[in-house]
Amino acid sequence: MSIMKDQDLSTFTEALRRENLKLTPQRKKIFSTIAESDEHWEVDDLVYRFWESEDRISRATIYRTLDILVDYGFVRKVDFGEGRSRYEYAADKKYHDHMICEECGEIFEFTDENLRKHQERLCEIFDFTPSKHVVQIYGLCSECQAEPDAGK
Amino acid sequence: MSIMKDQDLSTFTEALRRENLKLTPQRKKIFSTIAESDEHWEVDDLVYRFWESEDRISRATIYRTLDILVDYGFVRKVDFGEGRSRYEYAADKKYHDHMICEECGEIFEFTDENLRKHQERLCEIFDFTPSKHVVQIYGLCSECQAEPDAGK
DNA sequence: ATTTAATTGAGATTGAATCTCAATTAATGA
DNA sequence: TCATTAATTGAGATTCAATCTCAATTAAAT
Repeated sequence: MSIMKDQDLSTFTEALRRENLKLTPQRKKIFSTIAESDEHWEVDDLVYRFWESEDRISRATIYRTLDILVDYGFVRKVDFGEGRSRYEYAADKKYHDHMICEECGEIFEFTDENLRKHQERLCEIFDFTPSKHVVQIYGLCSECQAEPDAGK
Repeated sequence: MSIMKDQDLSTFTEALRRENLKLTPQRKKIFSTIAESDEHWEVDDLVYRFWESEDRISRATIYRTLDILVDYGFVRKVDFGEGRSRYEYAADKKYHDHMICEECGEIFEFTDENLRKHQERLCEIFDFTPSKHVVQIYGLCSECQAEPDAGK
């Protein structure tokens, strides 16, 4: 677990060096915070966490660092149509898709090999080279169906 | 074709009446423009089209009318991660998914029944009641693969 | 220790989308 | 046809996420 993170951090460090980018305290802190974070956090989650700690990090730097991490594949940017982006730590996770409950906001992850293969096949048919797939199912989760109208 | 549109417009009119909303010239114009529009337009496409014509329609009104049309199911709102929404006329279209070329921006539509059924099955397994599915494949279209680096 | 190019942060800026509110107007019924 | 009323419009202000600017700072390499 902690070994895992150290490995990841050194992978990050190497990646930075490879591109002539510097390993700053801010980048280090952002990286390690992300590696410990829960799923699907947004930028403000980071901002406020740093705000509480002794040394704060500006939004600009956070955004810039996230861009790098997304480029390097450490982090995945996800968009659930909320008008802002969410992110997830990608390094220790297989690819997955999302079900989003429109009532409680809960996000469920699922993986389905057939779904994946279907998409690959479609890409072949269309002669399309995929770089990224998005599969999202919006609706009501099991709990919220049962409830008698929590929202409205 | 023109008959089709008249039907749609009267469906719209009825829907408005049902909710005590008024059929204004603006709404009528927005509706008919949309019914003739190409795929996947954005708000500014409408704004500029109206701007050129004698009677312009404010952004606020356009946004408000689009909300109504989306609610009523005449229009579908789609998000391709560009930082703004696109829309498509839904009335005369079966559901479909999208492939988005990251090079030329072209959007391809496809439908795959198996893909759809797979998702339904997953929803059953998770006891999830879906209201909306999003399947998007980002990548390079056939043409852009062939080209020797048009973008960068 | 010096040099240099990358980085940071504060604040300004952009751009989409929403909100406010006074003036206008569609729809209803007399 | 006209008056009444509640819905609608538009101009501009506002919000909010995200990006940009630029002077001051700092990591890294010699």
